[in-house]
This record gives sequence, structure tokens and C-alpha cells, in this order.
Amino acid sequence: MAKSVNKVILLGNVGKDPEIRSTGGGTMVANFTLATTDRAKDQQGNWQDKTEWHNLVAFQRTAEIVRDYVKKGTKLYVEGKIQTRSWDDKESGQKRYRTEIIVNDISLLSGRDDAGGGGGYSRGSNAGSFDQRQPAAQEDFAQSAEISDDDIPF
Amino acid sequence: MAKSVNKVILLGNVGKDPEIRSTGGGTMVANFTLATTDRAKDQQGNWQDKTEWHNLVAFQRTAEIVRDYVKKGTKLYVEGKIQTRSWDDKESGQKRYRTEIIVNDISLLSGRDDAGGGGGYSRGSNAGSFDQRQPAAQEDFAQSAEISDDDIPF
Amino acid sequence: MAKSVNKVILLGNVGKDPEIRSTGGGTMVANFTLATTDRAKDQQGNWQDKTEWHNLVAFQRTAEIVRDYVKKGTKLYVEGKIQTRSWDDKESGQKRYRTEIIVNDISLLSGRDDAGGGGGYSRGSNAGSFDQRQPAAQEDFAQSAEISDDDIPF
Amino acid sequence: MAKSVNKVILLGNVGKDPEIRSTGGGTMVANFTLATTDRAKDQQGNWQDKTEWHNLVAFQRTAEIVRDYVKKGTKLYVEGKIQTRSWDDKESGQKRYRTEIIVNDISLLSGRDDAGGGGGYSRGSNAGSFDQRQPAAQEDFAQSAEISDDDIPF
DNA sequence: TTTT
DNA sequence: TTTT
Repeated sequence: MAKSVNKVILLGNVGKDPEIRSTGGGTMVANFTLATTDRAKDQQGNWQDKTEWHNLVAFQRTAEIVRDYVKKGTKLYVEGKIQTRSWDDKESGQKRYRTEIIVNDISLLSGRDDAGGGGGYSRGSNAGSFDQRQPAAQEDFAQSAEISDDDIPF
Repeated sequence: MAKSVNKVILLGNVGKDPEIRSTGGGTMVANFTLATTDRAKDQQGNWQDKTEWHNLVAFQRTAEIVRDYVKKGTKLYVEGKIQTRSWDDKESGQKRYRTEIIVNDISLLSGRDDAGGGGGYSRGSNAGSFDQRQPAAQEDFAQSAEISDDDIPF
Repeated sequence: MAKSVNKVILLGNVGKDPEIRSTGGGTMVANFTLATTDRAKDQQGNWQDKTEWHNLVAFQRTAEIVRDYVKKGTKLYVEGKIQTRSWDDKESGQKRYRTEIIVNDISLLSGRDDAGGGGGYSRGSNAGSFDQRQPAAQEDFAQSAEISDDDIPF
Repeated sequence: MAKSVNKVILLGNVGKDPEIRSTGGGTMVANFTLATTDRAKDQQGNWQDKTEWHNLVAFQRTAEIVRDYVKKGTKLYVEGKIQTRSWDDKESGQKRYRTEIIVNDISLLSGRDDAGGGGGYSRGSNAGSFDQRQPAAQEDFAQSAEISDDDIPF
């Protein structure tokens, strides 16, 4: 009987293979990015495509589905909620923010061969992606605010 | 005929009176914040409220509505899309991000006296305008298709 | 990992006090109607309000909330899915249809005294619980990334 | 500044080639059906797929897109609103209802060769489908309540 | 970084 | 009537 609503609906393409981790408490966590593209008029009145990148996080059973079926290029429908985490920047002492979509539900829209990579959705196909780097600007985040059991929103 | 979807639905309370500005080109812009509150279990298994703050931006006609009717405490339903802007921090040279909700549609849910401040958006109360006539004729349905355990959809 | 989506979002006013029943199997069921009102241009080009009535059904725990807190006039936010049931009309033998919204989630928007009838769902007012603390630190953003015409997303 | 919300989000597959018509006033109208499939537990506790069929109606520019790109089997994301029309049954004099989704926005999810039919999305590819019959139970509706300019919801 |  |  919530008194408020925080709901996000996204449909787009996954930017790279998800990163799969576990918290100390054993909760599986999947991090990945999703691109949505808008058509908008620019200053000159020309239509331009503008891509928006979203940081998604899935937990537990949903993280397993991500691990097993989602990879770079996968077209996905996602329902979730917006969450902004903050931490203190080590260098400057400033407050910094990172907004993420906590994924509640997921629907795979790619056909079997639509998504980028090699063979299909076999479990463990993301094994090699553990090492993938985040975009530069999130290094600081990664170090200062690695996900912990305190961050699990349930 | 978009190939992607970027949609946000929020229902919550406005954090403070909106800031209204105009760009150099004369576009009206309204900035404000909206709080949504989740109930979630913490590490000890106790239910805790957790408030999420969203940065909202409205333009043009929607900004005018915000200017005229929205203030601190207003309960709002909002539809919009997620947009993250980035810039280089002057001090550190680091890339920084700010995620905002670009508001497309707004629905004022506060009654006339619910929201915080003084004056208000006067446009009539809802009281007299609620059409209470019901469609007739569910009777045939009621008799022929009374709900049974077979109809429970789970 | 559904391959399809069937989602409804409604915000409107309840048409009359809900009917509460139980199935033979003991599942609680709540039936009620919700009005949403659209503003649309008629044939003469005049703006007209048009009310749409939705048949809602809630089960189990959600039905209990409906029983306890929802009555004629209550303003509600609802999430659910569309379901059409059919049966054979006793008289004519024709197939007949009834479309309902199966309610998954509900949010009560009426203030304590907003809804029509007598008694009410007492559980505290919202007044004291609205967390008014704002996140600090938008200053850097404000200085470095003041909105300009380039940022208008249309 | 609506005071209510009536929003539907569907993602599923088109049941057969759309019917394209024009009202007397020259508004293009596209009618088609969309299937969504739910997984739900039946009485015996077994998971069962249950398909829900939705009646969709698109107008004007959206109807043109439907005409040009949508056919039997197309996977679609749709946003719209619920509308129930009623008419008096000629035979029985009873009030009858038909619930439709008025489509506001559409996103084609089928790759070029995913959808059923022959060549791609050429304009007019649906020419042969004008003649398609509706499911039996809607014959009465078709005769009694053929869409007219009065039914255009804008 | 995706996709069309 | 769709799809996996």
C-alpha cells in the first residue's frame, strides 16, 4: 500500500557483457548498461538521434537470468526503479552521485541469433567478462563504493 | 516509431518550491525535486522507509504549469524520461554526472489545501465534477459469470 | 523472464464501495470500479471531458487492503494487467466479453478526509512523515553545468 | 494537467494482418489484435501459459505506421489507453461492451524477417487483408457499432 | 559501450 | 488469431 511510485520502463540494447558478482553475504549481483535512443530536434531544427546510457543492477534470481541470457547487444525490456547512491570523493571530499536502475523484471527480446556474440545462452558464457572495465569516470565510484550487503535494496 | 523506450513514472511529494528560469533562447525551464519512499527490509530484517530524491526538469508549457501549481509538498504524478548530463569538474578535471527526469506529463494530486504553502492553483475543486453515474448492466455478467476459483489468475 | 508485457497504470476515483467476496476455495476477491477522465476535442472542436469506467479486481492481500481502505470516491493509483473473460449468454447463446483490470499494486492517494463516505482508513496522516531533508551539494553542478539552450532535449 | 491517468503498456505479437479503414471524415483507422502470454499456476499448481488477446485501434499517423509495418506475427511494444465502447444489441436489446486499446505510441521489435509474411515493410503490403473477418463474436459489434467520426477519441 |  |  505504497504512498509513492518509482517506476522505470526501458527498452533498448545492452552495451556490453554484464559483470556478475556476489556480495559478501552471497547475493548475486549483475551490473550492465542499456542504451536507449531518442530522436530529437537539435538547435538547427534537424532531427538527431541521441543515445542515453542507463546503469542497470539486478539481484538474485534476476541476476542469474542476466548472467545466463544477457550479453552485449541483447535487446531488452526492463522494469525497475531509480536509485541514486552517493559517496564522498576521496580526492576532493565532494559528494558524488551515481544513479542506477534497480531491475525488477526483464524480458528478452532478441531472437536467438540477434545478439552480438557467439553461441547461445549457455550458463557461464559471461565467465570471461569479469574483467571488463567500467567507463573511466566510474573508477572512483568502483573503489569508493563497491557494492556491499548494505546496498542491497531489499 | 521509436525502436527504444525510456519512460519513468513517479508519484511522490515535491521537495521544495520549484526554480523557474528561462534559457537565453527564451524557453521556460522548471527545476524541482520529488521524493518517493520505499519500504524495504534492512540487514536486520526490519522494515525501513527509504526516501529517494529525483531531480525533475520541465520545459515550456509544462514548466508553466509547474510554476503556477507546484510547490513544496505538492503530491504529483509525473511521466518523463531519464537523462544523464555530464560535465568536467572544474577542480579535479573529473567527469561528473547528473541524472534528471525530463517531465513530459504531470498530474496534480494534492487537494486544494493539501500542499504546503499559501496561495494556490485555484482552478475549481474536484468535488462537483466527479461523474458518479455508473454504467448499468453488469447483471447478466453477474449471473452468468460469477467469479470462481477457476478464474483466479495465479 | 517473460516474453511479453501486459501492464496497466490507472489513476482515478473509485465509483462505489467495493464488493468483497470469497471464492469457494477461500480466496478473498474485491471488485470495484475506477473512473479516469480524459479531455478530448469533440466533433465541433470543443474540449470535452470523457469519463472511462474500469472494472477492477483484486485478490488476497490486495483485496484486504481494498476492503479496509478503499471506498466510493477514493483516489487511487493502480497497477495491474488486462484480462478479458468470456461466457455464453444464457438467452442468446452469444459469446460475451468482460474486460477487467487485475490489480497487482495499489496506492491510496486520498488524504484522510478526501474520500466520500463515513469511517475511514485511519493509519496515521502523512503529515509528519514527509522527509524534507534535501541532498546537499548541487552547487558544483549549478556552477559548471547551468542549463543552456543546447540542453533542451527537443 | 490531467487529474487522472489511463495508460496501457503491451508487448506481444500481432494476431493477424491489421484492418485499415477510413472514417467518413477521412481519418485513417487501423484495427488489429495483440497477444500477450502470462505464466500462471493453475488449480493443480502446474505452470500454465495463458494468452490474453487485446483489441488495438490506431488512428492517423500511427495507423499509417501500422499499415506499412505491422502484420501477422510482428512483435510490438505499444503504449495506449483503455477505452470501452457500448452499444445496444439488436436482438436482445441488451447493452454490450467492447474494450479496446487506443494506441498512442508503437515500437517495432521484429527484425526484418522475424514477422510472418513475405517481403518487408512496403507500403500497401496489407492491401489483401481488407477482407479479413473478425472473430465471430464481433460480427454483431461490427454491424451495430462500426466506427464513425464520433468515435475518434480526439 | 548498444542498436537500426 | 500470435509467439517461444
